[in-house]
Parts: sequence; structure tokens; C-alpha cells
Amino acid sequence: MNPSDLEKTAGRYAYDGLDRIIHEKARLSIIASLAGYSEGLLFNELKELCSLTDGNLSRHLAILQEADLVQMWKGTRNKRPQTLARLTAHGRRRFLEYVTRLERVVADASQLTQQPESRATLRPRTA
Amino acid sequence: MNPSDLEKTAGRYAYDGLDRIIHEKARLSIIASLAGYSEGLLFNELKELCSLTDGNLSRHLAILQEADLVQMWKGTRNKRPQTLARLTAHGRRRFLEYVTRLERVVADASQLTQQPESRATLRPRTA
DNA sequence: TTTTTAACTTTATACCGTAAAGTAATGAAG
DNA sequence: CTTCATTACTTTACGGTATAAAGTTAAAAA
Repeated sequence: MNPSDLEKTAGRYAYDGLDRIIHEKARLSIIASLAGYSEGLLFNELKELCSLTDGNLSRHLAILQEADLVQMWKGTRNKRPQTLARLTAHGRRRFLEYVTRLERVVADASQLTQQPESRATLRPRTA
Repeated sequence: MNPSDLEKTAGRYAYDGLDRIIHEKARLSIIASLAGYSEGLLFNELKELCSLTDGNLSRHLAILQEADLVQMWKGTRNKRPQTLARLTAHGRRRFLEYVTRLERVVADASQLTQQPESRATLRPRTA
């Protein structure tokens, strides 16, 4: 890489759009689940789909609700309390934006598959 | 979602393959940069490309080295110490795996773009 | 009426990302 | 030649947060 390329591409791989709140694995998991079920999912369904513990799911849902990405509905089913979670319109939009950024990461990487592995095992240019 | 679907799809959105070490934004940034430059990148080049501070980059590189995803070469250029970082073969492989998982997240989300927004704003089924 | 189960919530801890401070070595300035 | 500034990092310290463990509330069973 020659130095004159640096300005042109500064921040090229900073991936600014990878929103912290969505990027976190557990929450990405939750949001991706909800994205597939526009009518929402129950607490226990989410727990299974995302392989999360109760406490864990609860906290992440609170964070997502705080950020207005998810809305929660408390109700009862068979005389048991039930919580339904679903994406807000805002959450859906933000998720789509996030995925757009992800697509860039994937695209960046896909050129890589063209390169032969051997080029990665040359000695460094300082040697 | 009916309950009988749960077993079939338990963990469906857990995204187990999203390796913590790679998934972290700053490190994803570093690895994606290095993936594009198989001959490696100098410390300052990485700093620019990823928009990271010195301390930050240093710590993340140490973590990546510890995990055997990146290898570092210390040398001198113009009588100045220079550090060259590059992906290990293992790191390259792991990154490719990671990206494969990302593609799944993107694919999960792409079905979403087909769904009309209005379906997300129906009242919950408990109401 | 005591115990168990279900469905969460709250608390506490340990980890970790980040910025600020520190280090070492070179080069310039006076 | 001695001090100051710069380069190229590394180490330390702090704050935030992900996660598991403990706690809560209410219904159902024993």
C-alpha cells in the first residue's frame, strides 16, 4: 500500500454504520428473529430461537426497548403472564440499515476468496 | 409461530458462529482490512483505515495475535521501528467462516424487504 | 396451606473496549 | 552537547456492559 492511497481510503474499514446496539450478538439475534415474525414473538419463543437465558434476554430486551427498536406488550395467556416483543417501525428501518452495512463487510470479504492462500504466507517486506 | 415449530428451529437465530473475537467492531475492521492486503499492513496504515487510536489498535492487535488470527513483524524503516501486521492462515480461514455466518444474517434479513411495513404495525395477538 | 412451577426482573460481577498516560528511540533546535 | 519535540507504539485505569445467579410474583398442584 503506498502512502498516497491513505487519504483516499482513510476510515475505509472503520464500518461506522455498525450500530453498537444492534451489532451485539445477542441483540442481533433477537432483532433478526423479530424481523422474520412481524406479528411479534413471545418471551419464551425468543429464548429458544436465540438460545438465551431468561435474565439475559430480559436485559437485552430492556435495552432494545429503551432504544425504541423493540416494543413490548404485557398480557396473559392461560392465566399466565406473557410478554410479546416486536420490532418498532424505527427498529425495522435501523435493522435494514445495519444489514446494508453488513453487506459491505461481506462484499469486502468476497474479493478475498479470489486470492490464492499462498499470497498470505509470503515473508514480510521488512525481512 | 406455533409451538411445534420451536424444536425444529431452536437456536435458529443464535448465530453461534459469530465468533466474539472477530465480531467486535474494531477487530472486524482490522481483520477486514488485512484480508484485503495479503502482504500485510503497517501499524499506521491500519490506524488510518480503521480510524482507531494508537492504544486501541495496539490492544486489539495483541488480542488478535493471542488468538493466532494475526501475526506481527517488528522491523525498522528509515531508522524508525515499524510493525507489520498480517493475517495468519488460520485467521484467514476463521474470517471466511465468520463471513459465511454474516451472509446468513443478511439472507435472513433479505426476506424482510419483501414484507410490507404495514404488517409490522398490526396490534398484538394478545390484545 | 405449603410447595412447585412458570415467567420474568433485578442484582452483582467479571470482562473488555477505550482513552489517557507512559516509554523508548530518533531527530531537530539552541 | 543538551534539551525539546516527534514518532511509534505499549501500558494503565476507568467506565460500560454482557451475563449468570439470585430474587419476585402469581398461579397451580399436592
